[in-house]
Amino acid sequence: MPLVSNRYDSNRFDSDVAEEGDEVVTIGDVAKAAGVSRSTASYALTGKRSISPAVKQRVIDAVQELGYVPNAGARALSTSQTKVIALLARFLDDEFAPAMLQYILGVTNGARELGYDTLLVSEEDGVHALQRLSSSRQVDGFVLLNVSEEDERLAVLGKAPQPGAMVGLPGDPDGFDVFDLDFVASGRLMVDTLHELGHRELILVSQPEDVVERGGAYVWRLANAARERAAELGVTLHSSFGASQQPGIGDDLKRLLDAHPSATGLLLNNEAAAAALPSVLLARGISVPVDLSVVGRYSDDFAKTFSLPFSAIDSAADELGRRAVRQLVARIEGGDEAPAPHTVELIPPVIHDRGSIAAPTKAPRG
Amino acid sequence: MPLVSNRYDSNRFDSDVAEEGDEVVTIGDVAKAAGVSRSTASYALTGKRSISPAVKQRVIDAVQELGYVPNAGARALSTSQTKVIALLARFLDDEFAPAMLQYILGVTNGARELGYDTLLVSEEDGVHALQRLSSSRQVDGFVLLNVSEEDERLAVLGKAPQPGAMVGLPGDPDGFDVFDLDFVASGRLMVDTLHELGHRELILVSQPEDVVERGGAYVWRLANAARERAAELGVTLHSSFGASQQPGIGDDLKRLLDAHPSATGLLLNNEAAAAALPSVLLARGISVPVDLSVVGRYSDDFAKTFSLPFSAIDSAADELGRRAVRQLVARIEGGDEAPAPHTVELIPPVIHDRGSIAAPTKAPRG
DNA sequence: CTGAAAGCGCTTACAG
DNA sequence: CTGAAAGCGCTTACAG
Repeated sequence: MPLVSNRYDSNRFDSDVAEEGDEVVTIGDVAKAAGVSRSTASYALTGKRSISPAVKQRVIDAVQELGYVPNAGARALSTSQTKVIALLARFLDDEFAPAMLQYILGVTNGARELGYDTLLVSEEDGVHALQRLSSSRQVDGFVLLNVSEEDERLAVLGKAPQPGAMVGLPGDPDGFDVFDLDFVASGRLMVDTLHELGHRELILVSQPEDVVERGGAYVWRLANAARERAAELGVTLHSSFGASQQPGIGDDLKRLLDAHPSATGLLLNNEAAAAALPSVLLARGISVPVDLSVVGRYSDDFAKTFSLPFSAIDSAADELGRRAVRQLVARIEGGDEAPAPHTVELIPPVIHDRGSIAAPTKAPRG
Repeated sequence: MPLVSNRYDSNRFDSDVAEEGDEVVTIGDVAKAAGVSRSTASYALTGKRSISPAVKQRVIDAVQELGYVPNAGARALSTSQTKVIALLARFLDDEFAPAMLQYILGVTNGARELGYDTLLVSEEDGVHALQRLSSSRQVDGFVLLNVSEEDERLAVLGKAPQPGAMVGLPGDPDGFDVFDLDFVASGRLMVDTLHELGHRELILVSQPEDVVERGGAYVWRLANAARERAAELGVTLHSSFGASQQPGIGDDLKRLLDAHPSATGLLLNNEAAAAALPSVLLARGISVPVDLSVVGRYSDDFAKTFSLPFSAIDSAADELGRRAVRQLVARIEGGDEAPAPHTVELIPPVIHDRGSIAAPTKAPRG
């Protein structure tokens, strides 16, 4: 069954007739139809002045009938508010791209719920994009994703008239609203959890070293915290980096498992490692949690999509994106008054149990 | 080392001083600095009228010095062009979300290269979003992703004054610019390729049945084409649907392999199946391509991320997104003249060889 | 080759 | 409670 097609044969000989949907209806038309002035129509719709019920109803009826929707550009020009935020994403070669989608959806959905649309910016040069969008007044604020230790975008953001919120803890968060998973607590939690069950030798697989060098501080924040905690508890921790893709990461895992045959616990701060692990375990004949306990750190959606059978700290991507955008909007709409002090919110880690953690068995695996 | 922080202690007692970056510089300021009228400044910048070199240079210098960037809302209001397109994505439970990211990036990057920004719309009600953005004149055009057989968004798009392009072939593409992988040719190619090598019994695993019922026509387009081709060639084809997530899809694969022990080729039109297959093969002790030839259909990026060792037809997500946006922009900027006839471009399938296809061995597996 | 003015479609002080 | 008018910052016919 054919859908509606947009041919206008009937108009062929009457080029003055506007095409369907092309009649631009303005607030002037609404005012005329309602028999009031444009300002009254405007006030009736924005509610910024009390309007008599009768008049207000006439305006609303006119809007319905004419299908009036305010012109976004005109409104932006006169109010200096675009109701659009920019989402500056970064897709780096050495990171696991699919994980980014959850942050993005958290932001776009969160923004929409608050009446904002989201401009997705994926261009390489984030600094340039920020400058362009800020000075053209194209957006009311910015959400920065994948913020690194010394993120060049922050200096620009600090000078911009629009506020910004970010996901990812920079070296100096002063003056910004920051949201991130508490990676220090996460490292501790991983070690604590396994230690309590009796594990005494663990392997930690982090993201690739390039991620750290590029400023992905969360990698070493988790790793250092895990190492310190392990030292306190007298637990041996083999800390290492792993590739961000197969087959590299698969080889890394095999090598690590072979190198430390007496390790009974595996900690993963590396999505690719989690995705690769099932095959590796199968190949090595290692069963979880009997031979090896595993605890990861990735989003629940990620786990669901790939049905990763490992207990993991939820990276709370959707939640972080949502919180960032909420704070941003609060700041946009609050003007200079509302959320005065900038916040740094580190979400406490929560392990989502998928049955991959248990007390170690005495017999060594392999 | 601390980054630049945005404290303004020096301004504390002088609240009238604008904060850095808050001085709004308009074209009037540029004109004044260059000693010309605002219209001349405008013409010098847009190039829509010839301006004497000397004057033009003065204007350009003034722009540089003052850091002038046109106000997007004002420009949109006077030109009726926003330089923004809307990208209507859809994330359905029964589809493989990570695969969507490639389409999205193809569109945003493609748009940016042409001078457009992209509004990412992920809200459930695509029809409503389309209406809202169209009638508020917030965007110049639409790119629809994940278009289904009878997509309700098309009727709305057909009446909108802005043009639209889509990725995904609808039942009636009349009046729209459509881009998609040629799934019919893909089904044929899969069968042909294996048949030529001597395979006579194949298994096809498609996306879940819900995807088809919801209007994901590409599923049956590929499946039907494969079936017909197989019939022509005298090849046995076991066509089936598979879950879109593990562990369901893993179980499906095991069941199918067990049910058809003499099948020597496996065709996958299901990303989750491809991701799950390595573990299943390992568990069953099946080696590729010795015991089984495998050919899939998914994006190269997807294959790279998960290092899937299977030859596959590239779904060309990035390419499709880019083409859609290019055509859209051509239509936006061409007005009523340029690309008059609407196009339906089906990209011919290309198998990216990863060594998982070979002539079948005589001995049955398992 | 350039300038003064109108207009895009809103909102919002200013008057009544 | 309502209206006439100014203004947001651009672009672009209209005059010269």
